[in-house]
Amino acid sequence: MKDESTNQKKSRITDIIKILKEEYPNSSCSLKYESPFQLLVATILSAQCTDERVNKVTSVLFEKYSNAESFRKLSNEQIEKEIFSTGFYRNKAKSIKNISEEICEKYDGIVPKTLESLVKLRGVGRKTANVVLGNAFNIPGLVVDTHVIRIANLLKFVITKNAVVIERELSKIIEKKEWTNFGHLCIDHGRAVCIARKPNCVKCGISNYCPSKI
DNA sequence: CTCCCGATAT
DNA sequence: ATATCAGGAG
Repeated sequence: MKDESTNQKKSRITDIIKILKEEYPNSSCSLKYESPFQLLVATILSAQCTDERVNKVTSVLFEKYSNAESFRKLSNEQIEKEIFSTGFYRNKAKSIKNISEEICEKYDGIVPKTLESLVKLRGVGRKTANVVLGNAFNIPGLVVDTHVIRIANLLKFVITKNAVVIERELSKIIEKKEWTNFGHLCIDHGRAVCIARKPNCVKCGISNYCPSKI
């Protein structure tokens, strides 16, 4: 596994994706939303928080406030109270308030559909932008979250925690049409088998492709 | 790099 | 007690 070439990486990750697809055939976004804006808010809330908890919060939240216009009218304190249990609630409330204003003023209430525009929104980084592009707009988005960072390193496709570098390196070896699903597969696999605290290599279907196999 | 931060599993 | 959860800004 020394000095693996780009073509060798392409071949290995293609095999890995094929296996993961068989293991997680229904892999998809686990956040609940009914519009690009709702997915944007849910993804901001998902930072360092389980999707399960985010869904509990948003199921109540989106019932009361469904779009950028309605969120814009809320105070930071009102938003904080609603999202408190997701953690980082001050920063998240500030971000939600801000993107609601920006989207109303600059984009007429419509969430922009490019990575560059999304990332310019305060509180929206590449990870969140790629989630929205891939899931709400069906535009390939390579999400590099905590699971992708961990799994890409264990598989030795990269040796860095830098998300921008990982996104760049993975984009070279994964077909564009697979970008969005790759994120979902890593999240499913990361939650069920390649768990952060204790990877379950015995039950791992791609352990034969993993240099870190215990 | 640090800070933001509650909920949960171990 | 501690690590971890679909991160982002300074």
